[in-house]
Amino acid sequence: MNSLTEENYLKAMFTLTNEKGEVNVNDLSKHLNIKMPTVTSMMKKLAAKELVDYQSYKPLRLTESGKKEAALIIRKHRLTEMFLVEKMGFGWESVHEIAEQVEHVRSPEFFDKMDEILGHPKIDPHGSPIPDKDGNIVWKEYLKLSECVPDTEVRLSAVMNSSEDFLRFLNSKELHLGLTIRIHSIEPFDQTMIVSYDNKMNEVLSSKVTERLLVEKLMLP
Amino acid sequence: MNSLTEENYLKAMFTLTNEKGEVNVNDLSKHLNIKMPTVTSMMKKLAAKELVDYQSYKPLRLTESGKKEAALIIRKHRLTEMFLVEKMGFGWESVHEIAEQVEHVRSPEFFDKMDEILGHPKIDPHGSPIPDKDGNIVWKEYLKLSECVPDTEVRLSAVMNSSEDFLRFLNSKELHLGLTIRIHSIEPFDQTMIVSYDNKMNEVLSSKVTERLLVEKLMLP
DNA sequence: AACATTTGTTAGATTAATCTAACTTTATAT
DNA sequence: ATATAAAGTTAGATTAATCTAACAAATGTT
Ligand SMILES: [Mn+2]
Ligand SMILES: [Mn+2]
Ligand SMILES: [Mn+2]
Ligand SMILES: [Mn+2]
Repeated sequence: MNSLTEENYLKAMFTLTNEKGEVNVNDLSKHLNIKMPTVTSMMKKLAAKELVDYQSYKPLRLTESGKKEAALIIRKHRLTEMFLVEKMGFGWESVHEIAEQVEHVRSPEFFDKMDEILGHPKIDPHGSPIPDKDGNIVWKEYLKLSECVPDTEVRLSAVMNSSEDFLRFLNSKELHLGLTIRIHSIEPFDQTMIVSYDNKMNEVLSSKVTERLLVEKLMLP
Repeated sequence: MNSLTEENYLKAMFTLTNEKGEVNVNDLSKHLNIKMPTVTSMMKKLAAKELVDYQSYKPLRLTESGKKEAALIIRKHRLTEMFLVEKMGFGWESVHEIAEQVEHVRSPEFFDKMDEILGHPKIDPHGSPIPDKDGNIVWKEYLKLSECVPDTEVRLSAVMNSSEDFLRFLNSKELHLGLTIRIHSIEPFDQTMIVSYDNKMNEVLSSKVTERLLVEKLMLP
């Protein structure tokens, strides 16, 4: 059995690998707020458990078994977030911290029950995919809103960063998942975007924001 | 802030004190499955935090502040058990282990939400009182079924032991909280009781069982 | 009272997870 | 190519939580 600490390392490795192709000791150190020597020694420990491939000075890699462990923790995290939002009435901005703790509960039945009550959801409240019980994830191809061109319509499908501040900002702009966004123009100087959605006409979104919103192109009729 | 480990000691002290009037190092050691020297050193640590009054060779005592901390953890435990049973469909026999873990989640909002969704319940699925947000508990005066006399009726109000095995046994006998039980006779040799309830006529309950069932006398009309 | 048992403490070791300081390797910039 | 900076490792210390062994105090039994 892996400790809570080990679980957090595995999860961080999984996430960082998917964000930037590979993980290094330094990335993990920054992400987890833990000094590099500590990370190195944990990597050796996880290597001994065959959850990580570790070679000095080389990028870190999860083994297949490590990937699966990580995905299953992420499954618990995301099911929890979904349960908190859908069944307990929390806002999407406040569930991450709670899920960060609940994800370590050891009780398959607990998470199976959530899954069942939620009707086996495929995505979490932030649009991220929920791994299945074997740890498999279906990755959807999304675009960043910042990569889209004027005079197109897109559907807001996921957010890239689920920090409380960012999500509160989105709330204040009434930007929520599922929304159809029409792109009017992009300021060449700073990539600020003018968009419309719902009853919001000509809203201005900075690149800080458009780079964190994941969208799908809509077929125009 | 107290660690998960410290929280478990506080909770155990609170429970054992209420069960047998006082707690000793030895009781805690057995209850928590931790050797006595470890308990002694933890008591010194909790004494330094003013959660415990510790004097060598004397019975252990929680300070007021220690009692409150303990009661608040028990509040989280019991709200969790109630939520699992009432809102997630678990049986009362399977919630204790999960609650044992969830009780350590640090998020007042999480437990406030449970409390609200449950409508501010006063008792948990095993009939134990749920402390309020200030850590106050309303103790009800119950009798053990074993203390009752023939030809009376009682209401089953709580169980004294919530081990999975015992609760499964009660399930198999269709003994659940709220039930009205009529006592027919008691075998003088071994205190075995003959009782009726629901559509069960003349069920035999051993003293092992009747000592673990808490009841209220019913006024006969 | 004397002896035995149970309970509790002290001392010292162990393991997990962390740190700092010093050193080494790899990458980057002139 | 050399120097500088960044990334990574090693060694050794620290803290929390646990243990065993040895000893001491309190309790119980003849
Ligand atoms: Mn999250
Ligand atoms: Mn976590
Ligand atoms: Mn319980
Ligand atoms: Mn616990």
